[in-house]
Amino acid sequence: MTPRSCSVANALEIVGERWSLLALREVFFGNTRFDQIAANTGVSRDVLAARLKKLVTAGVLEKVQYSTHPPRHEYHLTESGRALHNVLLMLKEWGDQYVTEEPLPLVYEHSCGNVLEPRVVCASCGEEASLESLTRAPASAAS
Amino acid sequence: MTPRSCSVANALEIVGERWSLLALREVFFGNTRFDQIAANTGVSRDVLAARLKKLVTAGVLEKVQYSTHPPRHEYHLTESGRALHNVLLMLKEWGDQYVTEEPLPLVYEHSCGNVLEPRVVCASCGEEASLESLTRAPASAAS
DNA sequence: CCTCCTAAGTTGGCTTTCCAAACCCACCGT
DNA sequence: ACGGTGGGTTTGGAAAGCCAACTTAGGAGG
Repeated sequence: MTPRSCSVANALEIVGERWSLLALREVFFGNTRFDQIAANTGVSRDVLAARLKKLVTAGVLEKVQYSTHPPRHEYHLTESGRALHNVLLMLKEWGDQYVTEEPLPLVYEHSCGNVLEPRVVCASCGEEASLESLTRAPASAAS
Repeated sequence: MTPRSCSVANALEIVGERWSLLALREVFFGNTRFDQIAANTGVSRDVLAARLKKLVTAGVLEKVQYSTHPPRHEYHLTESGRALHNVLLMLKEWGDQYVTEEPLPLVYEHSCGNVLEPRVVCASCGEEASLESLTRAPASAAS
């Protein structure tokens, strides 16, 4: 059988390799330079160079020059890249709840003043999109 | 510098390897047996065996025997595993919007009757948890 | 001028994973 | 006894990953 065609698989083609999401985490934290990303993630420099190149060609990051003479650049998020924040948020939430022991290294505060506890909801009705509340519909098949 | 301690990194230690999330996708789809997962994802059998073993020891999946005499088992989601559904949902959403071309292979219908368009919101106020609405707070620091 | 320093990678050498195909074992139906 | 199925393990070569050292291109200090 041929593997299932699926947006999860497509997404993982781009950001599913080791270090890609951690590099993106650093960019979300404002650490947009090569050495900062390398230091904060622990990725080896050659792999980081390869990952950044891939993320740039995939349109998730873009290289922005911040100094012409010693030519230096930072990596900035594109719209596509910013949209990945939700993925990192849910991954962090899962890690907080089921993996990380004890004191959470980081919490987010939402603009409402509370500590963020993220929930995934249906945009139409606002109710939680729990596993049980969902049914798979065969995309474009008329019933 | 030592790499940042972070729940995203911890989460990726468990589910960040290639094929782990795709294997879990299949289990969410109800394909809980080895050969089904192998066929639908395209992962090689030895890697799948290693990933499943890791997910079981990490408490994301559990082996459930469904036949004693030819001893056969299925892989079932634990609570921790079910909690990963949100991550897959957001990854699928990002893939749908920024990676997959053309007709989406799969859509979910929410119990409210509409096609699911997932949003991440703050549990306290219900407002969207957009990138701009969040500030990092230093975890356990008393203000 | 000579040397050291920083940023952003490259390069070389070694180790680990990955993958495909073959093999294995226990059972089942015929 | 013979082939088929389910759930893996083994094997051997290809690919990717890791680390340390090197490079390039321009400063800064002396």
